[in-house]
Amino acid sequence: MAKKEKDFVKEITPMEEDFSRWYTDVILKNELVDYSPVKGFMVIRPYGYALWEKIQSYADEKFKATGHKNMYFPLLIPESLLNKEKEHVEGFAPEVAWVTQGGNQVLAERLVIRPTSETIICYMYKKWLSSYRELPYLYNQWCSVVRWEKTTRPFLRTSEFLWQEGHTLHETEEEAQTETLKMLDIYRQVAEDLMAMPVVIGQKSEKEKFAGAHATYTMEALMHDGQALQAGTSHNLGQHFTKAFDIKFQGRTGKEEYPYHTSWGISTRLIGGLIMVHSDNRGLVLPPKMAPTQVVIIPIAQKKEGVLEKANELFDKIKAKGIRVELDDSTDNSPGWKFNQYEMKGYPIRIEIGPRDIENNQAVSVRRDKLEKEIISLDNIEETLSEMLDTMQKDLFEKAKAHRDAHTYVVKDYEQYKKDLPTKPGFAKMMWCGCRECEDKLKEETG
RNA sequence: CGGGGUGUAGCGAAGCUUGGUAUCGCGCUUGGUUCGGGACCAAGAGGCCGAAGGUUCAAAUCCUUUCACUCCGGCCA
Repeated sequence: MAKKEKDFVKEITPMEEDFSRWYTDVILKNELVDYSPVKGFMVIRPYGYALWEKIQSYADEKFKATGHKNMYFPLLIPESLLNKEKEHVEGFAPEVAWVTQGGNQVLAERLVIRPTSETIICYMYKKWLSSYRELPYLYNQWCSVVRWEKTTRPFLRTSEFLWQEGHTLHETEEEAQTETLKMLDIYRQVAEDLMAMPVVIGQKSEKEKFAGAHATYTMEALMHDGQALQAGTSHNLGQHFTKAFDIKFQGRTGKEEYPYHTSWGISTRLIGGLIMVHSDNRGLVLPPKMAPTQVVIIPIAQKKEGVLEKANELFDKIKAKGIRVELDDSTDNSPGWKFNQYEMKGYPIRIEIGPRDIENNQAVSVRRDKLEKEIISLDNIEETLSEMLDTMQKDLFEKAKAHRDAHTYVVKDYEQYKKDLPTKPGFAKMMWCGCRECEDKLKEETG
């Protein structure tokens, strides 16, 4: 069996053998990304970009539904703006890219390519804000940012990445806190509802919080290999930036006040998480809600009379139901080749339809996560498929959740924890007094 | 930024130790037969061996430098 398995998936390194290579193989063979001539910068190819578009449209709809609007701010930020918030510049300065020349002219002031846009957005907010009546400011932008990373991995850590960054201003501290948690919850929905990726929600320690934040909240997902992935963050920035940038408004009492500020972001890293949570040694496994194509129809012996006609009929029926469906009637490759190809690409459901099926008013369906052939009737096939897709979406979430729970441990004894750590990958729940000293000690002693 | 690995046709590899002008599989092109788990036959196209310099009559092979990718660590979305 093991040998047979290997023959089928000869192009993908099994994850048990080398998890990192498996991941790289899956994304390269599926043509999600490719390396560009610039170190650390990746090209996102159509199939990979389609996944990002799914995340974008889902999240964007939620943002709009909660009153946010999109804007666009410039790519370049003057050095002096970056320098205004002390912790912020210390956090980001080591990894920014600089523009020092325009055409043949050396610039009087260096410009940074945005690593994140708090500073330039605050600069503009100062210009615009004057009264409490204008608050809250609820804005978001979809863009890319650049952080000069030393080592990179497609989707997980690249020098340029696509993301959205929301930047809001509020009259009160409570409102800002509510906003921070509200957006974190939308991120949880993106992960859990759309991507079937269970996450743990939490607050970052003082040490790990965003550079310049008052408090940082995060969601983390557990990968197949037992490692956690930071999948999205929401920051309550307090008045750190609004004071540094002197953003003021006239409050209800007539006095000048500084607004409270939040920012929050998710990025193309989520795609890396998606792959590492669901996929297997045959390639991608996509939850139906994420899949650019949900059902692929593969006709068998398609030159035989009636096969293609029936396949097309099915296609129309399924499409009319609102399911994203494809019909592969190409003759270049055998059905067996197609089976493997679409399994690698992670299409949730495959339908086989051949002369024998047509005779019996049936089709063969195979769910990508189960890989078992199942006979389904052609009557109401679109209903059957619709239900299968819903079930699969739920099953994938439950499966990932079971994996997470099986790898979550309660730690009561610190010494025991240190012993267990190398052999028990996953989440560890433990009590912590909250001080920096203990955190440093933990990190030093356990990595 | 530290430590390891790899660069030979679109992809995966052999050749390097012991120098003699590049080989195999997949893919690709053309034609034909096929089609229920990666089909078969025939005929083709495609590479100055990551880059630069050196040694030599002669370099994929030896020497020096450099670049890229990749993995493991420290930091992040």
